[in-house]
Amino acid sequence: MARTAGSHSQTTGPRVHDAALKLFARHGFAAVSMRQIAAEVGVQAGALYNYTPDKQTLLLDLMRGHMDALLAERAQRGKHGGPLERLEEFTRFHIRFHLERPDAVFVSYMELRNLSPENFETIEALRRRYEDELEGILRDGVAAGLFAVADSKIATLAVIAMLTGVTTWYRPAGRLSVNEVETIYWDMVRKAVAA
Amino acid sequence: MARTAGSHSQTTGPRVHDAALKLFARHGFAAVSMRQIAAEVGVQAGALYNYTPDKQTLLLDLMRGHMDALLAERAQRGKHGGPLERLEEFTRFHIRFHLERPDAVFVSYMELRNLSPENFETIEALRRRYEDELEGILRDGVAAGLFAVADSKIATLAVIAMLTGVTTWYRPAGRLSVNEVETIYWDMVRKAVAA
DNA sequence: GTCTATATATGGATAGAC
DNA sequence: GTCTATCCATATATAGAC
Repeated sequence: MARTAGSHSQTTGPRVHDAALKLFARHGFAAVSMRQIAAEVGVQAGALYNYTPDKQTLLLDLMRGHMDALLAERAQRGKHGGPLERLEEFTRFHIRFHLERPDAVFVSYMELRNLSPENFETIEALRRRYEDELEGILRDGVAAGLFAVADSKIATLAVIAMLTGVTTWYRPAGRLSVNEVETIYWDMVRKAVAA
Repeated sequence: MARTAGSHSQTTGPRVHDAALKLFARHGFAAVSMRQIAAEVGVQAGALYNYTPDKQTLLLDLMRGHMDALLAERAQRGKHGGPLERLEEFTRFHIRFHLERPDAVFVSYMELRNLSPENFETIEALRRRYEDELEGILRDGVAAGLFAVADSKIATLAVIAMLTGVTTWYRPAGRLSVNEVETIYWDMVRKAVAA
């Protein structure tokens, strides 16, 4: 059975990424030293530079990996059904995807200002592509008379902000399953954009 | 005319706070040095320690100042009207208050993990007091049959996340006035919790 | 109250041995 | 590929002169 790189790979490269993601999420990019990352991996600091040219590139790789995974999963999903069905699917997907990788979400939203200007633009472009899919759903729904929003771009950002906020309070050990949380948020999203 | 401390005070103490708030918002607490703050104020680094015992306390003071101002303004507002009127007033207040102080909002939401555990609890307690007011409005509305939310606590956090998200995209030079933005968000909030 | 100077620690990154 | 050792820059915070 072939082994692909992933969270539990035993090779050093992915372990560097995993350790950096965990520590950046907990303490912030600027507050984490390369020595701390190395200690988490179980190597000395110098060894990290076999896997990244510098700390900035390590951050970029983490954020780009997250955005690539997000867009790749969206691309696999069918675009079947009317606006209402597509909006529900998007809502449930967004919550589930984000709750499954809290560290990557945290880093991707909090560390944008620690990207170099060039790297920032790279990530922003990916984020806009994701937002554009939701905006397209809302526009289609408005055109079909199913939805009513004053401004599709603002509604897009409002919905995404509401949904992403789930990551600030959800704990797997809590009283609600992910599916129950999805249903609660879907009820609010559905009504918020309803005609 | 008496002069009170504020954003444009000419005394060093408030200028240290203003400079720190601006730089922490732009670059992050951990990425900003005391020397940078001092340069922004126009003094040498050592002089800052006449106004704060250390960098951590400076962060706490900024965040506590923001939360105190938020709660003080809420306390001044009348609690008149039914749940629908109170929800609209809360929604419009939240957007306006947050858009008026983008740096303080940014720091207060992004730098929680850079607070010491003890200071974190101080700020969290203030934040919960603010959330509790909105939750009370939603509960009252549900009891009156005006609102329908599956879980008042989750609805509270969802609404606040949606509203606070406005700070990530709003620019004063843009096409919409604050009042127009308030109206757009109020339309979505009203529908999201409607019975 | 602000300055200069400094104690002390830690940061990112690199060189060269193994 | 990882180690040890180190370069060099910068960090927080303090001491004492003015």
